[in-house]
Amino acid sequence: MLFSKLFIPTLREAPAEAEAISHILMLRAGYVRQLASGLYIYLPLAWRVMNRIQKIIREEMDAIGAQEISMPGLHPADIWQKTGRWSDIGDEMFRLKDRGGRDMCLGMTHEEIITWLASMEIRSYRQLPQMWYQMQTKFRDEARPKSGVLRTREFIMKDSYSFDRDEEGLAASYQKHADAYHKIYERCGLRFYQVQSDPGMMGGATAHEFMAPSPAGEDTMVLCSSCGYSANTELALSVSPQQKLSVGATLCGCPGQAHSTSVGDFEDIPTPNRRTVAEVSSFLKADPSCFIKTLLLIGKEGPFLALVRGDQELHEKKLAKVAGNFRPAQKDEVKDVLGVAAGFIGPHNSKLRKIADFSLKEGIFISGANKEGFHTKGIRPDIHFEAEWHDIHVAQTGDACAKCGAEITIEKAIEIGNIFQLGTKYSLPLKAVYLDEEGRENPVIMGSYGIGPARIAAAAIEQNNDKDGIIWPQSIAPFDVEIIPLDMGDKEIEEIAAAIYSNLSGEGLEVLMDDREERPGIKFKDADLIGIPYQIIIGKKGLKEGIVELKARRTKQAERVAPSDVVKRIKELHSVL
RNA sequence: CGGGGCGUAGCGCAGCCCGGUAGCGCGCCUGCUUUGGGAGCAGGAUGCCGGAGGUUCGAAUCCUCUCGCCCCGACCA
Repeated sequence: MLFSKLFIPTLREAPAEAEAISHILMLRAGYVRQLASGLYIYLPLAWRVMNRIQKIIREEMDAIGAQEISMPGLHPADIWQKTGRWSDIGDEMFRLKDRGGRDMCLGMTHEEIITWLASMEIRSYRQLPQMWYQMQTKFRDEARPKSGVLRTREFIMKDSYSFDRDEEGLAASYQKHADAYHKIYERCGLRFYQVQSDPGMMGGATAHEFMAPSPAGEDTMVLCSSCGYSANTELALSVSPQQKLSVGATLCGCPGQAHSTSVGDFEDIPTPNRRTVAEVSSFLKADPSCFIKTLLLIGKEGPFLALVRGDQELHEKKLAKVAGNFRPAQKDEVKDVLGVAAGFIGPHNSKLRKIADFSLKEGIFISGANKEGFHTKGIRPDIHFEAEWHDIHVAQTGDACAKCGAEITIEKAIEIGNIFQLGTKYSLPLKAVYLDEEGRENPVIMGSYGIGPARIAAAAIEQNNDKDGIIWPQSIAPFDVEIIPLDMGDKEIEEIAAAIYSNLSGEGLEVLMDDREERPGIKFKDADLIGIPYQIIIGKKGLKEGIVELKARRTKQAERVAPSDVVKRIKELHSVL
């Protein structure tokens, strides 16, 4: 393909609205343009990348026996009403009415539609299992679209659905998808992890996400390099390190400290105007891990206390699983319920229900005295307060793995795929049932599996770039090779460029030739920006010595190769990958 | 939805505080010279200063409202 005939509007400077690296580079290198918040136009280069990614996905889906179909993006409301999601989902669903006044919505996902199809067509166990997938546009009225193509309001998704007669079948379909996803991401050249995730509103018990580590990611994952435990922080368990004793730690007096018995005594100490853990901690010269952070929350059955250690953050989702839905108490509610201002509340001498993090089970602590201007030291669990013990903190760096005890690492990541075991959440309300050998009616057991091709592209850029631009993994680059003839007026250069171009194309490679009448500097800069893995540079200097240069975009290393050997050499490099 | 920031030429920005005929760099057009990492010289074009209303003799600048975009948080089936 000729550069001069392709629309590649590169930008010398990054548009002000872009922040994420992938966003900046996609704009600068002429891959995308923004129509409105969360809505992007994919220009020729980006669309080629998307097509390559989708091709890889299709090949791997087909390989596990999934069948491609296509469902509408516009849905009637009544199916969504049957599963309850019409009302469960809020503003994130685009809703509209057709001319007849019927409620409709733009599909955010297709569980309802595919289950409707299964309910109409599947009768017998003989028809199971089935795996159906599609590449379809999804619409979600995101509260905050961000980071370019990473979080948009309209996006293409490969979504597949499995239908099995029982849980064993589901487990097999689920595993097939997990395996296929591994192959897809490997082929796309991404670094990634499979982590446990929260099924959330999707329903079902088991779910995993595929995560591409990147600082631009919105998710945080917990990884244990020792036992392999990996989970999204939205549910990851961890064990906080032991209480830290420093100079001032004598005040909380952990067991084992020489002077702990005397100074660890239960006693109120004045802490005027110090409310937060940070304030009291520096005032008393005691490590934050010596404190109990006491939070007043209002649950369905009234107010209760949540206790985490001073160096921890409360994990609201974990707590909600134990305590049901709750909300934080307002300032005046704290006064009303406890008779003291927030900042001075503690778990001892309080009759409220208490849910405490495991880390507070051992040690001696400082907490609010339930008395304005005072904190209490020497608080011992089970002696000075009783609580229900759970893991209700957010896992953080320095914590130990809940499975094996090794130190965990915490990493930001882009969610590039997810898989859910749905069970009967959709088949029951939509009556997708089959008859077994005995003629009994059973609900179909379902799974749901998604991949966002645009996120794969963005993650690939986030993981592969340098100061000059994108460095595409070979498999998903818009082209395999870019030919850069430095002087389009020169006959010899043009002829050799044309010959190499046709030979490479003849080998089935996708080739971009920068045939523009531009200065060398501009061609080099654009080539690096666009990020095609190999550049063949043809200039007078080299030809005088009988060579052209073959440069790898990633390393910037140039090999001097005879024009007649270039095609062979490129093929060698390709076969390695 | 809460907090913050920004809308001035195609892109990046200055001007706004302190009102007085809108500027810089890059890009674009023409010509000549150049041609291995975003060329040089000369000439040229380009603005509803996001929109509406108000204050004023006069508004990019001050006030009110509104729309859009970005960032942090909440949310994210």
